[in-house]
Amino acid sequence: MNRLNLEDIAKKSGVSRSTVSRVVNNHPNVSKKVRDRVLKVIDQTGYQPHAAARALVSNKSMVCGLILPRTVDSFFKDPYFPALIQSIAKSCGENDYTLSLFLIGSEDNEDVIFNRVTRRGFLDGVLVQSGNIADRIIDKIIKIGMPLVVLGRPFNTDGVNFIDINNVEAVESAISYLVKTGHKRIATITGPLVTTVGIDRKQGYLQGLMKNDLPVDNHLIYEGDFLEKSGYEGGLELIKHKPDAIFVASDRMALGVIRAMNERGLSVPDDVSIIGFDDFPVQPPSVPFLTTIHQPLLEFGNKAMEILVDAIENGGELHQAYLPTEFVVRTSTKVRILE
Amino acid sequence: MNRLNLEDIAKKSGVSRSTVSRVVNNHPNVSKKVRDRVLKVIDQTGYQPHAAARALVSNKSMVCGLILPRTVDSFFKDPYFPALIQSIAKSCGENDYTLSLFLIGSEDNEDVIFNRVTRRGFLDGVLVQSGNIADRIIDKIIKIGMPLVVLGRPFNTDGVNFIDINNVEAVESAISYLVKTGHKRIATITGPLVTTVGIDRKQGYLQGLMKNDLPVDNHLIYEGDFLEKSGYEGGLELIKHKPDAIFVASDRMALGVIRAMNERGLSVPDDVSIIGFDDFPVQPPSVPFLTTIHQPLLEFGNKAMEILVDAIENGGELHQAYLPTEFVVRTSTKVRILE
DNA sequence: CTGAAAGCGCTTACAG
DNA sequence: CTGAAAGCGCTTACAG
Repeated sequence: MNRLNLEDIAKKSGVSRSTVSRVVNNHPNVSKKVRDRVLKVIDQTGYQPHAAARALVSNKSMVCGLILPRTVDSFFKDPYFPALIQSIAKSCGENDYTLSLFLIGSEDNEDVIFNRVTRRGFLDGVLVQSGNIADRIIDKIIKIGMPLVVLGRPFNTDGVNFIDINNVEAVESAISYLVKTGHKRIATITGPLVTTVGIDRKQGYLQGLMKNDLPVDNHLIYEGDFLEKSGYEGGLELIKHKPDAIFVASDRMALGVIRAMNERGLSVPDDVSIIGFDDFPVQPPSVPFLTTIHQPLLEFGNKAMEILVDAIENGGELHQAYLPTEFVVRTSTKVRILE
Repeated sequence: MNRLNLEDIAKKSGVSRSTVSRVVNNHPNVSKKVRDRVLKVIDQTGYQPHAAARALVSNKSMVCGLILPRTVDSFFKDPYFPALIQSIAKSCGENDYTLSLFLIGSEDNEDVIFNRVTRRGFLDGVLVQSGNIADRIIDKIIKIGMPLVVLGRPFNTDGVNFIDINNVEAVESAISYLVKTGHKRIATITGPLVTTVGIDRKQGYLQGLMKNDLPVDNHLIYEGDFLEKSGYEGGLELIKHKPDAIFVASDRMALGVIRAMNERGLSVPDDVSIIGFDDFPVQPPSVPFLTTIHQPLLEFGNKAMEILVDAIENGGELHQAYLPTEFVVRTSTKVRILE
């Protein structure tokens, strides 16, 4: 591996270490003549500054962490995570940061990860996926004052940067759409209610019903876990109560619902309309095609990194942002009666 | 954030910096009495060594990189990647390394990533997913002498550590199984033939036919890209030539084949037996359940890190390992005639 | 077993 | 615009 240091480049260029450093860092106070000479040597030798030395003296590692709590089980079953990782990795790179990944597997693991993440001189800041209510890592990171952006609304939002999508509003609109297109008995399969995203989408469902003067019927509410299987099970359960539409809190579960309907000889959308949530381009195409709520993933990653970089570089004021989603009508819903 | 350094701990403990360093690094030459005293101070203050300072002087960052080439498109459509990441992240942590993730999106991007990855003092070693034949990053990393393990056989195996699964052998056995259970016209949907994994699984198919004295018919070979859609398209194409079995180089594509068969009113396995490859627990359950070749993902991650750590810490001799897979018979294949 | 000192490779006031 | 020098926080021979 490359063994040259600043001193070597300085000698080869006939200038001092300081000057080479200025050239490397694009400092303005260097004459064009000297700059060009040094640049040439750097180019010829393939010199690269030593990352650790730089980090030590400048107190910046240019690395940020992405922490995914308690997700080992669902991590590779849920397309959200690869999609999120891709989005964050891209924005990270575009901001000249490198991304380190931390998957929290178990509760014990949380302390190990916390200690690793908060090592001095290691990470400039972290993004933490909002997890379930039992995760304490967010509070601990806030406590030590590390630059942080939470992905998804955390349980305690006091003084913490976060970015989320407009879950409540999006679902409320979807319910209103169902009502407007003639649905009367609207059921839901929620996400896990130990997560804010699960809670918020359910809240949107409830608000949607209330806004449209529909009663809440607990038989029409089933708690799932975002994965296909729980959608399938929820579908089997809910059809006992004859809904004419189901809002399902993830596309993955919506696919499970459709599978359940098929098995029971019910038609989607003729018997039951289905609305999903996510619209990641990962699902195998289902027939019918899912009406769903589109998450703006790239924007999500970009915005998250923007906030984090601001927090790292400028101290940054508090950012709590909600990104808009988009309602996408496909063939898993049907217009029954127009108002 | 925590601002104490070694000197501070030394003062608080009434010893020298050297001694504190020895305690922190578990060096044997410290009396129990002193060690306990220092440990107590460290515990009370929550002192953590500065990662960059340590990396600078010890020339070890305890970070390793995972590079996924040219996969941005398929990255979050192919369950292989999250599964791989999870496996590697786990092994990384168990070896006290932190994982940095690099997704190569485009050809230009490759140079940027290469420069970032090879910065001195940044990564102790890298794992690179074997990509397609156009990727030059593996050769470049070898050239600069950075500790490296390629995940999946690379095109040029000279003097490069890699780990793979026994693709050729596994597929050959699967084909033999099909022959033994009475199949005569065995088709295949391959992976992309610009990748070694695509090539190897096709090679296994060809060897399987030859070993069983079956002719090779090019109409029975379709090149896919591992994703569902290409399986669907390949299925539609292949059934024109009336195969009684199809070996499909990924489960994802196998699902597409089943979708195609269903659409054409053909039964799996009554009309056509299907064998997939991967057996990651990510697929939505399909009916019939896929007969497939199981990849030992956790072992894969463990073995990869074991080789990398050896390369980093001991210079390590050349490791080129093939892990065994497991053939799992489910209901997408049917015994037609026993020999 | 312990400490003083050198040095890892850089950046950044400071002086000119 | 340029250079000499100090210092970031560690580890590790070296001497005792």
